[in-house]
Amino acid sequence: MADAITPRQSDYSQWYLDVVKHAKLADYSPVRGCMIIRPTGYALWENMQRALDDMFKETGHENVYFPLFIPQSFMAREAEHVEGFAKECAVITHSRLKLDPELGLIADPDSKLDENLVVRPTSETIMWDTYAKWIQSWRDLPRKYNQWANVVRWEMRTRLFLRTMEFLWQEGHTAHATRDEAVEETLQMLDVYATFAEEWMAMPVVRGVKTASERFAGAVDTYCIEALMQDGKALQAGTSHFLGQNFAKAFDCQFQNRDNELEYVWATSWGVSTRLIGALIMVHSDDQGLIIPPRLAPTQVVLIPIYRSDEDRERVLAEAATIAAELRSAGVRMKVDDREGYRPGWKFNEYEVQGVPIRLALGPRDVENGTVELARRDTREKMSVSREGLADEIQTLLDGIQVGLYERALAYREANTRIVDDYDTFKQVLDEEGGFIRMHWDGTAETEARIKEESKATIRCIPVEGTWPEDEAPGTDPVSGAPSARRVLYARAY
RNA sequence: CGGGGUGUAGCGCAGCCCGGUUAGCGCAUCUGCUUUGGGAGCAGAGGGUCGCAGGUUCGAAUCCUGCCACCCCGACCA
Repeated sequence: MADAITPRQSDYSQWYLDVVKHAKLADYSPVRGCMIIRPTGYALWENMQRALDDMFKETGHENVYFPLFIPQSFMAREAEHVEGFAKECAVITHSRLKLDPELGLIADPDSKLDENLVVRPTSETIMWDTYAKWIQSWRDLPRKYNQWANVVRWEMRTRLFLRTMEFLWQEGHTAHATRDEAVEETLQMLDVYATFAEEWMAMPVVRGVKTASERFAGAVDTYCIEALMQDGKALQAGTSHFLGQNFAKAFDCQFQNRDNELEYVWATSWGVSTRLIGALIMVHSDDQGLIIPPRLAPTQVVLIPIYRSDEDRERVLAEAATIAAELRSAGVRMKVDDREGYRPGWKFNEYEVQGVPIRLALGPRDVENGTVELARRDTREKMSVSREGLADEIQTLLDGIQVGLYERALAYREANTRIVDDYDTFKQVLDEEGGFIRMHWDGTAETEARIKEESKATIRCIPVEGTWPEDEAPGTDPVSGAPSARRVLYARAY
């Protein structure tokens, strides 16, 4: 028996790290806080990218690529932006190394840059500097660009996928002629993210807007999708910002409108990152390892041949190839694991840990009977099914698993979302069960800060209209006793 | 940056307190044979600057000094 995965109940964060490690998603790197994404993890990211990229294209966006390096002075242009990011920027000061007889290899003092470069923590500044050149007239608008890139934020404390110093993401940066159009874009992209989370990741999310203190540095409004993890903590899974004219003003990006007036351009930015992989793990997986929703699974079905004699081997592998061809032509991502040197039991375990949704086992007995053994990862049920109509059955089952995972996660979230009306219960719920708490808030940063200080819970968001209509009625903030316009969503978060 | 802890084979650890020949164990790896319907068994093999640098000593993984790295808790975290 190889080393086991720590059960969720005994140590959730160790469980998470064990799943990442055992499922071979990622590894630690020689550099603190950075990670190596392994083939399985990267294939998962590629599937996410593909689905998201299609949705971006469908909503009229084009991909671009801007440089990794940003002139340091750009960071200073937007006051709030620099304040938010200054503490976590990697700065490039030299361009050469030099072998010093005493000190060894050092940055060559003679190669000091005239102006430092910052490794992008996000690209608003460099993009808006360029947009200012591209946009002169209302005819140049809108510009709806996205880029797939890596960014660096010098975090103090990191965790694989959830917070790493370098991570992969996409960042959309759009430019609009009117405020309304930019706000509409912001909300549209929030919607795209929510749809992706729910339909592809099978992860229910709450859409909402951040309070002023949780807002993106430089934004007018930050919208987000918030998901609930199995340990009762919330995770921000994506953000969409309405930037107003802040960056346009900072980079002097004006256009002439139809009335022949000079006006600043309206902006949005929005992003999701490899953090989504962390969310995916924490929402669905169990003590046996990873569970991947079928729509995102790099391998949806794995077939494991079983045989003793060479003669059996030939028959079983021939049948396996036929099944594989059938399933592939039906559009199923299918793999036959015919590796020698690993026993079937070992392979069963391997794919269970790696979260492949459906496992088939095919032995001489099955070939004889025209059957195949089918095991589903989500419920761990095993059954013998007929070869007849297998492709149809598997497609139906994959769809069923996708829906089932969503429903399971939604049921968990609903069971762990509570309406609370007094502060003692609030703290008690957080300590004992966690989860989302819907409670009144007086709208002040003081109360928000006090609650954060005392309970470590933050306002995850003010949910968008219609999320919980009954929460939109006025009431009283139980902490300050002041009037409240509506309930907001609290939780402890990652 | 504050508090605590750990550095010994790819991974996980024992040995250190109380110095003493070729530094052990489990997993993993390699070879052979037997196996193969839920993480195989037996036999054999390979793999080590004991974090780094000094010091004490006839002799240091073990004692002393300094340094470094990593982990956990806190601070921090669009």
